[in-house]
Amino acid sequence: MDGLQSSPRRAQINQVAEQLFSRKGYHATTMREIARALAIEGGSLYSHIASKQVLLFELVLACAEEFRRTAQAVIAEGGSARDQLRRFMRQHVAVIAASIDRAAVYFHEWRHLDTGQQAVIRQQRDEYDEFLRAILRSGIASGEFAAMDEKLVSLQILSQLNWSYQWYRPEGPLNSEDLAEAFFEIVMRGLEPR
Amino acid sequence: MDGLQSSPRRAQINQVAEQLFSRKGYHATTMREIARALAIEGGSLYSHIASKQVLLFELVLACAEEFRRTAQAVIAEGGSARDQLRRFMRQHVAVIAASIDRAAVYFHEWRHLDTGQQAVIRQQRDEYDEFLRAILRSGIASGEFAAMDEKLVSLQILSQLNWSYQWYRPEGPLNSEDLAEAFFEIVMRGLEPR
DNA sequence: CGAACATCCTAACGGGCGTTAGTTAGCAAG
DNA sequence: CTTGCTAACTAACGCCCGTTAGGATGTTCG
Repeated sequence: MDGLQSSPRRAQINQVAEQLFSRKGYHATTMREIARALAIEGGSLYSHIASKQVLLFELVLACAEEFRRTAQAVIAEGGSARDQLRRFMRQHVAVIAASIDRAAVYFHEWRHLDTGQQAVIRQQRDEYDEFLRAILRSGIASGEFAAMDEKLVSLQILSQLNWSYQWYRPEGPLNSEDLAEAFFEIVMRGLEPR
Repeated sequence: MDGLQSSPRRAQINQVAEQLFSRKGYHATTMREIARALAIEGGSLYSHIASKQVLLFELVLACAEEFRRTAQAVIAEGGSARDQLRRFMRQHVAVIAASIDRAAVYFHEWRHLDTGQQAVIRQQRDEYDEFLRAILRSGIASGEFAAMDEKLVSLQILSQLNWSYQWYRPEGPLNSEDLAEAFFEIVMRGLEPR
């Protein structure tokens, strides 16, 4: 929740909004509900936020930046393509696991942003995707991964990582590192040259 | 769209609702919008449907039944576990590809159903998941697949299949059979015993 | 102490929604 | 021609929403 925590009350608003947006959807969540969860009145929220829409945008943006930050760190740290892929997947699952609600808002509620805001998010997503593709390409070039359609494989990997917010629960029996590792194993077996 | 097409107008309503629910979300779609897309008035929709909620429920249910029907056919047809898995994945992608909008509503908008309706859908989903798990188990038993946590692997497979509605476009360069085949190849390589 | 500021309350604005009930118009059948 | 039915229109109900502007309250600082 970096960069969003300008005050304790603002942090609370973000937290509650994230939960409610995730569970009920952006449009089905009212400002009065968010306020009620904080034991204040709906009109009071506007002391802290510009609008409902801006609130959503900032939540989505914060998550996008978290994904980017972690991917950048993976790339910056270098290592073999296999290692980078493992770390990339680990980080990805970790971001989701840190807050399932945030992930849900990021993956789905962003669609309710206006056109300009959506374009910003789309660009961030594309940049993030490009990190993975770069890893796959370098693995192919180094011979660590079999030749493949790296665009499609990156979509496949991201698909399984992204959808996990729908069923994975960090408080369950499986910790996020083991989950990522399990995913990585199968993916890696599929990618290894033969 | 089986079982839902009681009249031409009803079919149109379903089609438009599906599109709008998919693109804007259930709550952000108004009955007046659905009506407007059909060049009638909002109040007129109630000659054909009981309520907005029931409309959503029936759309989601129709898709759930389509998934189930195709999975049942795969199992009924038998064959090796490998073949069944391939066909299962093919059918899954085919159902999504048949209507991305329907898939989006099924995978996400179902959350806006009431508690009782959700329970119905959840049960259908669980039954569907069980089809895949049964295939994986039989593959393990027959030695076609390596031993594994079949629950987790089924979630992994379903994750990549399910998320595809977010990026796959049937009118694009890749047809749904080739997509399913590409997914199957990597999955299978990961599942094969070593 | 008084002023400034932050935060909250509150009433209300302007607008909108899902749905209902009564009416109307067109069509088909007797 | 008359009657019955279907499907649409329409006005309105009952309720709700995001947001604003003015006021009230508590805290901090000079």
